[in-house]
Amino acid sequence: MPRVSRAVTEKNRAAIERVSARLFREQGLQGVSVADLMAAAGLTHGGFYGHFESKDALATVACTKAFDEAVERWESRISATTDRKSALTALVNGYLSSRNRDMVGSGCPLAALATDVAREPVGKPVRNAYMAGLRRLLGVLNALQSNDNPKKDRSVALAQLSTMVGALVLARATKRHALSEQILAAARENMLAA
Amino acid sequence: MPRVSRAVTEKNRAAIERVSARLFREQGLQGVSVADLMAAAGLTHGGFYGHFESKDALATVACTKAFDEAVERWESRISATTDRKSALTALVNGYLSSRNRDMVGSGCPLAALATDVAREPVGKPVRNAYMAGLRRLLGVLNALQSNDNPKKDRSVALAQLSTMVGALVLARATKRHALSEQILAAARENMLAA
DNA sequence: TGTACATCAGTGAACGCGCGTTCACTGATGTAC
DNA sequence: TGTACATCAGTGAACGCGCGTTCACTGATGTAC
Repeated sequence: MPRVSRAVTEKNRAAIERVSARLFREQGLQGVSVADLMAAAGLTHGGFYGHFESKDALATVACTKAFDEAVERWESRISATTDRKSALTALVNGYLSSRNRDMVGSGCPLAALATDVAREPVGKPVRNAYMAGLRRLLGVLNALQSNDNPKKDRSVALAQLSTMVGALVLARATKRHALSEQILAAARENMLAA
Repeated sequence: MPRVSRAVTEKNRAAIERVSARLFREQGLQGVSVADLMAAAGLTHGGFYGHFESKDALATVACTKAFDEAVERWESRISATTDRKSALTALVNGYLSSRNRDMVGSGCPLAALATDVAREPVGKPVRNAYMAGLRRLLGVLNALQSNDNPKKDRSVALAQLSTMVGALVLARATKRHALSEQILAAARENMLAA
């Protein structure tokens, strides 16, 4: 069935972006084929290049979209609290949960795409998308710090983000072992102890 | 030139393992082909299956080998110090350096292979190799804790390991940006402040 | 509002290429005497 | 120590398959009148 209406075209494009943001996180940038993505969106592979210039271009869009979701989730978790301390607790407990560990496709792209992005050549657009997303999440975390020393606050936020991402990737790599839960618990305890 | 001596055969096998431990870390488990690996070892691809049952089997061996190197490096860094405090400082400063960030192929497999291993199906041998390696590095880090509370020590070691791995993968994904150095510096400061 | 037709979103075959793995072959190595 | 020959490590072509991308084609959509 060729030539669909503009509304349907837009819906198809949105579907490609939606499944890409999920599948790239789950299987990696190299782990999903264009045909996989299009099939997941209910289309055939040939039409892909009517929507995007290349697989790389889609990866960039999907990466940005994944960060959009993550920022939204972080902000919604925070908005359900009343003070900075409890906001940080809610954020950290949500992030370092076995639930979040098991939801790779809809979870934090910092953790899901870290090594994929690191392997992309410097200058590739997807690296910039990742950087921008990192800055956005860092901003959210930074706003939860004590505020009496901006430099120190930023340093603490960067270290906290590192701990969160590290614990999540290690917990994912050790899934189904007792150690996986221990990693999450240890990171939570040590982050929220102060 | 077919049929080489036993000594050469052993040397060839060692070469395959050596380049694999490097290339898998640099390009990912899916990012290197059998032909790439064999060529890097100075051989042609056909002979691969005389040494290993499959690419997966080699990945497991290479993962273990990468952890061997990492453990050795950690222990050598520690042995150059005199007390626990300075050992931790040496370890952390070495790990969270731009030098270590840029040496992916000979650096920590926890960081280099984290998401690759996380995407492998549960039960795959390479996951066990990763688990075992994680335990070994954790053991080294655990031995540097205060020792007055074993449970607390282990929890701190797990959180520290998370921070180290997280900071390294984020620094790698943001390489060539000022943020990359800031992440390393922030993680160092916050880990060594206590 | 109705008709005629140009546009173009999606299809599916095809492109060249590289993948993991297999296998017939080669000829130096290692062994039996 | 020397000879005859079986072994087998490495080669390179080939297997079936999937990759990213291109393209001729289709026919409903959108537009001009």
